[in-house]
Amino acid sequence: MPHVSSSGGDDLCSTDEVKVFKDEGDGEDEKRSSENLTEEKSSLIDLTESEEKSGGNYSSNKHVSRADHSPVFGKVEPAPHTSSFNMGYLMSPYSYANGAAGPIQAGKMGLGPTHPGAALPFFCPNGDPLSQPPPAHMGIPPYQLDGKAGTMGLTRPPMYPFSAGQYPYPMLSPDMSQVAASWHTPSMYPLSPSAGFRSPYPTTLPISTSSLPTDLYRFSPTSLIPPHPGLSPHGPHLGSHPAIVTPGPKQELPDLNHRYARAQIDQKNNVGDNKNNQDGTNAGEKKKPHIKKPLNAFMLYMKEMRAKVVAECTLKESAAINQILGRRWHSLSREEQAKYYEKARQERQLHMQLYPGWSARDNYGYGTKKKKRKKERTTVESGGNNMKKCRARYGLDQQSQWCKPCRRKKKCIRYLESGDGNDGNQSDDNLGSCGSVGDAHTPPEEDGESLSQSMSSPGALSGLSSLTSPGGIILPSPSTSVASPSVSAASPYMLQSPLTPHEAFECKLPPAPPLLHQQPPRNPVGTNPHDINNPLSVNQLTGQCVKNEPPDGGGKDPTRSIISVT
DNA sequence: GCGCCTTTGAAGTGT
DNA sequence: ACACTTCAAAGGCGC
Repeated sequence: MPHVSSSGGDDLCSTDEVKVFKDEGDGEDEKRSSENLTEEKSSLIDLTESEEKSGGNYSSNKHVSRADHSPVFGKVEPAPHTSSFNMGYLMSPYSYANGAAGPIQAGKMGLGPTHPGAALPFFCPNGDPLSQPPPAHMGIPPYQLDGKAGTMGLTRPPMYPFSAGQYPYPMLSPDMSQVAASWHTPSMYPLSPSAGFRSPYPTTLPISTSSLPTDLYRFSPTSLIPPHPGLSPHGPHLGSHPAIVTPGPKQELPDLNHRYARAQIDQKNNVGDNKNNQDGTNAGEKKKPHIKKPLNAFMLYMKEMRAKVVAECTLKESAAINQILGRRWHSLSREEQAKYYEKARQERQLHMQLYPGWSARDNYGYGTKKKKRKKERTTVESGGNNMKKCRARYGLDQQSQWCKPCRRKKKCIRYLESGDGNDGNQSDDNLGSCGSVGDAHTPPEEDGESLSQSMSSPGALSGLSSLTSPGGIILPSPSTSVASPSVSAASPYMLQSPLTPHEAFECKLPPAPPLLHQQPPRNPVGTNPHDINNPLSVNQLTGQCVKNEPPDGGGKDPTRSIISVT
């Protein structure tokens, strides 16, 4: 399918970028941008401070890695839609506080020269660093590892080597009306296993318990449910009036319905049809109906935009599409994102009302066993041999491997370190770097998950290496960014792997120049004590063996190979 | 047929 | 309080 932009978003690349710039250029935004740049930097460094500034409105999810998102909204100033913005937490955990992040793009741009090519891959679709700042509203782009990194635009490289160019800012703007309309589409929850009812609710309607008749659950979706008084005109009818919505939303409708349908399917467990249950009456005797989690803002956005993206690119793989959507999500304006947050909030609210006793925990372990390995591994890592003193670990035969103190029959530093319970890998792990470090970084599962972890600690950024795209892009050791906060190092690393020819073709975009690959990033020596490759690392300094082989070497997923940069 | 991949966010568990 | 994990959607892909 040709790269069409029926939506008017048209040029997925350039146009959108321009838009972004425009955004920033807007006086206020711009101001904030520069102001916040600094603020942002420090914010990440000192979250507490930011929180203070923001009124403590950061998400309860304190993942630092995620936290960097919060600022996005944390920055949002109660704008036109103040009313909704003032919903406080309800609005979203990231309650538009005046946090730090925010439009740092301008700032980034300013830094551009300093970091030529810095965030290039992500926000510089055209390879022009200056043209690709993260969206103004974004604040700290996700995975921008740390404040300093922020300036460097150290972003998380997608697994799928899309070039930024592929992630044009679709900008809902032209389509916002559609989007807005789509928000009026019913949100569905499988209220009744049999009916697979998805209860619609108006976006604008403040949901109160009273407003949600319990009977609601029993009726089939669209037809039987009388529109709530507060329902928007299209409310429940959207499904039947696709005309109301433009392509985007239109697509969504089926989508939502699909979800609905799926929900029903999911409820196959629910033995029958009648287990509706939110009260989980006896019908659920055999199995509790599987009540899905309410969709979060991004999920809602994805559902809505997926079709569009799919249409724009010929890509079909959800993983790839999701990457694009992730980018787009960040490119959305604050207001636009806010709308999704609002919608998500309402979803949660409704969900809560529909399933008062439901807890996300209920879904834990639903249908999968995956990730157990992780735990096992973790246990092994934390426990195991690594905890032993050198003597126990290596035995008398391998005294050469003992740490010096051990050799001198003194306190085993490795043992002590591990015993410290320090999170890091500097301890035994580190020491254990021989085995465990590698392991620690290797497991594919760890990539994503421990990503946040690694990112959370500036020094542990090496985890980023796991983010290397399949294309074998070299990721700089995050430590670099840590090391030189203000400058350098990062730029070259912002790698986004260029599109593969195939991918480029898929999205009708030219593959990004592989220039980034040409600058092997170099870590300033000794910047990250956690970095096993760091000659000055604890490992090295303590005479521990260092595992140089790519941490991922043992990884299960070849596509996530980690290339350690030394 | 099932799990992985990939994204963000919410909410859970664990320390 | 913080770190980490799971799940939500989606659909191609590999085993």
